[in-house]
Amino acid sequence: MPQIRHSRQREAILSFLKDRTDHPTADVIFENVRQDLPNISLGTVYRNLSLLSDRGEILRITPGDGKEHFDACTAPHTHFICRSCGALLDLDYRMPAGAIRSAQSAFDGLIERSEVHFIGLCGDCREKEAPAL
Amino acid sequence: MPQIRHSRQREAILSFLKDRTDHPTADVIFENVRQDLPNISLGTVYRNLSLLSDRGEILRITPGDGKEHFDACTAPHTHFICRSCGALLDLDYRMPAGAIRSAQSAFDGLIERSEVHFIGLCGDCREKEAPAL
DNA sequence: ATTATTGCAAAAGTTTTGCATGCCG
DNA sequence: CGGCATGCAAAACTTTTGCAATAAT
Repeated sequence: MPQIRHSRQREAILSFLKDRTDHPTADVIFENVRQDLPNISLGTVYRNLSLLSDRGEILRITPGDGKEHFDACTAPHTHFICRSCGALLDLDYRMPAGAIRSAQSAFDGLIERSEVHFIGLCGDCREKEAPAL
Repeated sequence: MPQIRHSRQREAILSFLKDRTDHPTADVIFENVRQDLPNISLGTVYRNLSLLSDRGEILRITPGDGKEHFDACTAPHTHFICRSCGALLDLDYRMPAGAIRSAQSAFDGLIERSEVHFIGLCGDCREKEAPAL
């Protein structure tokens, strides 16, 4: 693993991500960070997001919309995906240790972690679909 | 929703998928089905996989390797992703109803379903990494 | 006959990469 | 200085789409 040097670009990316809870994509991050660092390139954003997630400083989320999303909150939690508007929300649900143990017991590999996605309708879309509820 | 007609291509795709448990990608499916139907095109494979998953006949899996995988087994189960070799395996773990209820109770949206991924080392890679175990 | 489905190829969209330059330590 | 990081642009890859032709009901 190569040595890590400080860079204004990486710092800006990480700090932008830490201010948000909506798990932006690389190109949303690019458009925003660009306002402080007009010369930053999309390639740099991608390289830094990979580097940060390889080092465990951020999380890479794959909600299945064809784009990767990023999350600066690395504490264990769960993501909710709205099937109507695509919103990506945090839920503080954590998979119980017993569940992992029970899955592990019937499996010869090694389960190191789990990722849970809940899918459904976010609060807003739920109201739109069933206003009477 | 338009009417559905029979097609040899769709039948071949679905039947190929039903014979496998390794959740192939569109292009693996293409290369295999091609041996029976040499003129089938990749676009047709994609169109049919979308159609079948929209109708709930197959599952679309997004393990985070940049490709979509497909699974003809639609019964509730869980997927395991090997972080070393990328293998995608079935686990028969099912999220307990109580877990979903508890996540739902603290959330104003509507949770309709969940997707659980376990991540770690498959049996083979586990041995390679820790042969003494 | 009607229209869903196909094959082909082009296009779209996201992510990666090569290379010369710049910047950090 | 040494070598990590950047900007730029091209390339790689997966997936989608337009269109005329084909095939199912």
